[in-house]
Amino acid sequence: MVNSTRKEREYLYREQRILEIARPVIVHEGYHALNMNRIAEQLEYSKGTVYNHFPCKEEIILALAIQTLEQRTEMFQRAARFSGRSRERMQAIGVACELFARMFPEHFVVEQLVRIPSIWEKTSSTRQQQLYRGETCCLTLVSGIVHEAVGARDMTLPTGLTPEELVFGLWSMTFGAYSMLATNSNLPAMGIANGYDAVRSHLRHMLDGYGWRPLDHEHDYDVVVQKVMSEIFHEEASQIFQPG
Amino acid sequence: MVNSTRKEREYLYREQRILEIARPVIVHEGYHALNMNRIAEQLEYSKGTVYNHFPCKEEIILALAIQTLEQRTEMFQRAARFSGRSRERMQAIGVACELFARMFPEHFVVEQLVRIPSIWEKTSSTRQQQLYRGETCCLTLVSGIVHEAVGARDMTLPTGLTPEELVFGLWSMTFGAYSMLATNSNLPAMGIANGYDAVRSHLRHMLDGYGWRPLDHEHDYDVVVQKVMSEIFHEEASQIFQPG
DNA sequence: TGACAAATTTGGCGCTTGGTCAATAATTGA
DNA sequence: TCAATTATTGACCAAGCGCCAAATTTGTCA
Repeated sequence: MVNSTRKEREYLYREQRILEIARPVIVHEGYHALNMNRIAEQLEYSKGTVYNHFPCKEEIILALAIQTLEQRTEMFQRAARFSGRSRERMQAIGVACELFARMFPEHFVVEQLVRIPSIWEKTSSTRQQQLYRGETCCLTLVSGIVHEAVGARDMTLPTGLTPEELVFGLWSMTFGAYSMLATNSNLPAMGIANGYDAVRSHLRHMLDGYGWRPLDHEHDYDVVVQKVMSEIFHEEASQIFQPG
Repeated sequence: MVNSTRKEREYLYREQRILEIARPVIVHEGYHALNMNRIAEQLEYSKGTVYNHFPCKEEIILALAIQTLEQRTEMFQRAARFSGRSRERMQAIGVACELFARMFPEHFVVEQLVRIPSIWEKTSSTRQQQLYRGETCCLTLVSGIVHEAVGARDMTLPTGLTPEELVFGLWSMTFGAYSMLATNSNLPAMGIANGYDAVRSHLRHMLDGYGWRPLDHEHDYDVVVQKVMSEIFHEEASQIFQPG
């Protein structure tokens, strides 16, 4: 994995720097503020060199989305290592999901951006596949837990619903909620005060609705959350819940 | 409400035409293909005249989002008139929601677009408020049914969760799912074959999870769906389910 | 009706920016 | 040392947003 030649290392380093330069721009100043001249200037190379790394602006945005998605994947993998009954393990994923969303709320803005057809179309199929792989990896990890639950008879899926489709529901809810929290400033005015808490409640009740044992009232999942936070995500949790 | 002078009528008519021209462009060719020169050309007026109607491109996109949101509001209002027990009425909203998503899958693309901060920022606060009003209207309609359910003791909300926050969950799920269905071509490869059916299942189970009586197994909601489709959305349903 | 004022429309222009490419510089290795 | 290869450069082009002074149309009143 170590890239041998100095050239190659320098090249990869510069690629990282481009992304480091682009991220705060797109996060704090938006899509329109991100332009190639500016990146080149901050990079202290010419525009042509930037174009050697990324064939277009859109590709940079996709690369940024892939970067945070990898963080997410890594957090999901750590969460999946939590041992316990199937639903406890699912709870661990829930914790990972919320911590990720709180750590990188901008991820959902970038992801929304990258999905815009006219942006998506301009990106290379190689990088598209990379994003898809990350998504598939997260989804597979979670659907694995669902399979496990079904196998252990902790839950019976309704006929016709696959584990992947169940995960699609959890994914939709979190994606939708965190995207809106990141971009819809009207939520508080509509009486949605604490979106994160609401999502947590919805996930629990949805799993209850599918009859995933032990149900919420049969088990203290707050304890599980605490355990996951201290054992797996101590760093992240303290970063989020003791800001300063 | 009728606009008296011929001038005013012509002006409003032209505004509609601009949107009619813009919609298929943005839906089928995407954001980048939509440009003011082209609109002006198709409109057979000059660019300056288009700018008399809309101060910028982004404003047109927001106007398109508001247009379909109004359709959605109208469908929600019709659904809300369905009479029956609270959960049956909520089911009617679910039908409206799905029919809307199937009729206007592009709406979610436009909405995603409009939420991009660098696009949102360029729009006028007047139109932003208009979108917010539409959203608030839908949300209030639905949360009204939740209030009703709580009042009729069909459901007890967990402490700390408001009816609006419950609706936020339903909204997140549908928004997330329908957005992904419209933009993520990788879903089938991940085993998500029928997203619409999955969403329907998730909503039912989530409401079950919150204990909203009568629960899914206590009542035949398929009959309710059929009734809503034939009594309220006959036109729309036949358009969707008998394509030809 | 015709002259003048107001309102509307026009389209050329400035400017920004994405992306290209021939020229130039740096590196390599024989 | 020097030719070949590779990397970098930045002037340049085209596209498109938005502006605005000029032109045109519409409206008004003597």
